[in-house]
Amino acid sequence: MSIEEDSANRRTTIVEVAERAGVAIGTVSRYLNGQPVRSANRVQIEEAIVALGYRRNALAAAMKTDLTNTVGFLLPSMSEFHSPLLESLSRLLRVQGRALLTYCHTADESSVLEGIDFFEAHRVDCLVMNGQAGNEQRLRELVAGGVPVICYDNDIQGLPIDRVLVDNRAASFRAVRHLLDIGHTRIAVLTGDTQVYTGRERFEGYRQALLGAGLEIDPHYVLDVHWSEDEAYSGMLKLLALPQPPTAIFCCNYNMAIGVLRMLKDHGLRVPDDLSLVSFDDVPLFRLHEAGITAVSQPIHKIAEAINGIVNARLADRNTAQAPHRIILECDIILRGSTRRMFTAENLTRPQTP
Amino acid sequence: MSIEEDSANRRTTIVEVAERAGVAIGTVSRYLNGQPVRSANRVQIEEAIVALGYRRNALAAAMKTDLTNTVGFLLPSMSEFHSPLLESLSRLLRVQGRALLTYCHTADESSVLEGIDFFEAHRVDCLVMNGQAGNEQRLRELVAGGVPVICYDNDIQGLPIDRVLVDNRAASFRAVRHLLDIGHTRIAVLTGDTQVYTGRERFEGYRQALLGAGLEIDPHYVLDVHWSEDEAYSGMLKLLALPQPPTAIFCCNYNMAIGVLRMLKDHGLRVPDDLSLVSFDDVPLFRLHEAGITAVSQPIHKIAEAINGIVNARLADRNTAQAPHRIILECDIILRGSTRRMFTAENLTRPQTP
DNA sequence: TTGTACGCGTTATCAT
DNA sequence: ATGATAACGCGTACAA
Repeated sequence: MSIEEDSANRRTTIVEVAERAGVAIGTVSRYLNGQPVRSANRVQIEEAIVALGYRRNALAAAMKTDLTNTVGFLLPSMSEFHSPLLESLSRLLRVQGRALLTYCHTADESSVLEGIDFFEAHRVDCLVMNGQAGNEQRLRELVAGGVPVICYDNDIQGLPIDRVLVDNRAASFRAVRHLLDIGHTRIAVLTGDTQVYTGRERFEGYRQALLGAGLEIDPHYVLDVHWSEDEAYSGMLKLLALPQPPTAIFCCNYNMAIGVLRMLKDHGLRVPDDLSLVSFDDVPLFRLHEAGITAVSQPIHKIAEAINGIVNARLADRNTAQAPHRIILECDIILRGSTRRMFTAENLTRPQTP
Repeated sequence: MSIEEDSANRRTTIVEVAERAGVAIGTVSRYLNGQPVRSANRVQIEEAIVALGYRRNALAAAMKTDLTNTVGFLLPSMSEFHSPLLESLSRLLRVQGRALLTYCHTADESSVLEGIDFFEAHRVDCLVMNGQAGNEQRLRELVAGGVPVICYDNDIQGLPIDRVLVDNRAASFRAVRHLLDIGHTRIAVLTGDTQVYTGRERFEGYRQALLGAGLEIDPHYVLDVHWSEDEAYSGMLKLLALPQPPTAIFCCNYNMAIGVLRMLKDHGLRVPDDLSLVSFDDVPLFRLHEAGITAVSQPIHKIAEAINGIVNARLADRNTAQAPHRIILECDIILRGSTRRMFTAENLTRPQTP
């Protein structure tokens, strides 16, 4: 007659383990948490656990400890940048017994909020996200509520959150300087939204490199194609139709570089013979491209390690406040075959960095 | 003196919302779950919720309902096959308010078990995994315990679980038949482990295509390089050193195709002039390759939809048993430029499929 | 070291 | 439609 009767498939609980082992429930709990237990009891408990097929309920435990061992990961897509990051991070978190709760949001704002709400409801111990502007207030609430937020890739300024970024500006600077070094002066750039951190910084690196070489910024050579492959395709078309087309192009992400590559291929043009190309981000395709694409390689595994380190630090002692972490990683420039030297009178007079 | 005192940062609960709204706790619960509530109460509750910054605790809810709205996703890596699948699946699950708990396991067996244990402890509603043999017993337990298991990509036979697979054999057959159609007879194959489902089926497609064309299987042309890029590289080297080197090669996954491409590039050989190539899996790189790589394209989004469909079906009514689902999807062959026609006397006499 | 009993925040039951 | 109250399974003082 009792309620227990019908639920034949109810999972066995710590109570039943305790009963069968002939010990108190508290003893079982302490055994489960690796605390000392009289060895006679230990064997009883272990026997009971396997006999009953007991599996701990992490939810119930989380209600007590306020720790789900779960980290929220909010991302816009599983791009070739985010995928390896997810893999690295997942593996790293694993050693502390944690796993990722993953949420791919869509373009509209509300889906980001949905994701955050989901994570908060499920009491993730931490939230990891690439910086999406527009949710500052919500994130502030989250942090105030005790959920550490770690953002990577894109900075959101003025927020009390942790950051793991790369030095976008320095990397872009060096990439463009390489083009200058080998004699290019007509260097165009395909940028994404320069209102956001990465877009701004990467363009800034381009700008400073040109300025540093005594060149001016030609507005015709600066195209905002919104990180988009298709827009990069048509943007490149426009660039090449210029009276003075660029001899080299710097793409602020791999997506746009692919657009350029596609456009060139469709029109029978070749890299680097017809155009020199350097791109931010390094993807497998660049390695295998016929010429090899010279690119900025983000230290993805190091980013994951930094994030994991912050997670550990934040969760180690949650009640003592710690100043926001801010980690800036350096990128490598992988030199391959997508740039050609321009032997002009002009460049032969300028000093070159090897 | 009470315990409550110090935890200043305790989250507000449904109880406090009820108090502030001047209604019973049950009423708030019903409001939260979309059940009818007297409209006067509704506004009180809504006011209280925003005033108090209340956030529902999905953990506590899950303890009662036995539903976490969480789906475990266990995978070996974030490869170019798994990444888009994760993205599609994540987006699909989202519309039902579910999210993915993701776990990348490593090579050793135990890490797969760790992942399963984690998922079970966290009471995922479903487990999605690519078929990893060696854990049959554990999976059987899981299913018996009421957790639906859905496996994709690789079949594990003889288990009462759901499956979403592609017709590997048919796809390989058609891919290799294409090579035969354009006149190749010396066709080699780079396979992975032929003990597992995908490896066996893909090889079988190759075999049947050759046999169907009246050709024999030359063991020199069949190399198990364990799905590995590097082993494919050296395997291809061996193949080309044969007295009668193959004129075409079929790679059973994209990884091995990349190894072949790398080897050819390093040795100044070109596709399709020196070797025709067809690969299983379609990755961005193949699209952009100078020649374009002809490939078998798995319907990744459809796979995600099928998985999501099964999740919904299983969770819709959990107590009524349903026979294991088994969904087989067809692949497309994307014809690009990596194969060349062989005009031999022999092939001119055979009928060709266009 | 062990046993007891309470609380975590929610849903479900049952009267009202 | 609402209010009161008993679970859900675990961790943890506290007393022994």
